[in-house]
Amino acid sequence: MIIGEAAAASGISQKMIRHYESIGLLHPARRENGYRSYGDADVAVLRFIRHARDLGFPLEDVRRLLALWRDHSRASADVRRIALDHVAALEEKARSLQAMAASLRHLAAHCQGDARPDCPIIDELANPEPEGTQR
Amino acid sequence: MIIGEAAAASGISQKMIRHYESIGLLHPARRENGYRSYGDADVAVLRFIRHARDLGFPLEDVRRLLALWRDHSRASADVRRIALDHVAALEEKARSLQAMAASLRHLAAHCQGDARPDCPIIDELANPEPEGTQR
DNA sequence: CTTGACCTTCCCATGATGGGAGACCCCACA
DNA sequence: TGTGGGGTCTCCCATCATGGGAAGGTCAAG
Repeated sequence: MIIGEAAAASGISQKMIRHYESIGLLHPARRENGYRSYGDADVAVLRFIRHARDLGFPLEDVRRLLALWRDHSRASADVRRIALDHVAALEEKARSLQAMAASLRHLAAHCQGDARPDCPIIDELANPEPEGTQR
Repeated sequence: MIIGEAAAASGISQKMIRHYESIGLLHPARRENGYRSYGDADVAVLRFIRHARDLGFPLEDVRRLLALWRDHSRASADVRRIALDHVAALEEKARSLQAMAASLRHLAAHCQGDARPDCPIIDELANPEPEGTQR
């Protein structure tokens, strides 16, 4: 397979496939003409990467997960720890975004949203109340 | 005020203050010696930026909000629209992160997390079930 | 043998932030 | 008056994941 086919087969762009190679996540063979050559194992790695990325794992985690995947004597505890650490990070981030959304929703609820200039949202940004919703 | 004092007064790093200036969010005066000079109005702008950033607004939104803040004939509807669009973006992002966390938590719940290699998390990454939790 | 579709490498951009180098400035203290 | 330490200036580079685009090589079909 050449890179375009590998991209179609894995759902990863050619750009990113080359990038993943450049950071050492995979090592496709080369043809005589310089083209990269992907086998089924390479595509499996690319798919693995994609699924990990879909779950929000940063590439450094993906690197560790790939190493564990290849290591048949791995301890599932190691995989689990990476996963649960990531879950904690995801949930913290989600909470943070939700808190922002809630604060803003609260402010927007008190904004008339008409042609007049008075607006508690702008007021809060300019001059936040020390009390009220914590951030 | 010189930049260090403005940074302390606004809670924004010197680096970022210079950056915000470079993208046109504020225009501090210059002293004879080339040092930037910040007045109370500048610090108020910096504070405004910080509060907007704390609420997750991207700098492009901050730019618009600043323009509306300065425009005393603004329509509060314009502010509100920016805010609610941002709330929608925040909530969508939060939902996305939570979905990832939930999927991973589900996988981790079925992982022994011991010294043995068997691990549904790795299995799923390598070979995702077409059925099961949607992503 | 040309044309078009593919591949290669290299540079640049995003968004928000920080690190660090090298040069300049200023004030206080000896 | 000199010097040391702390401020500031600009400029370049890095992060993280991704993409755009240019300039040039390769291949297969017409």
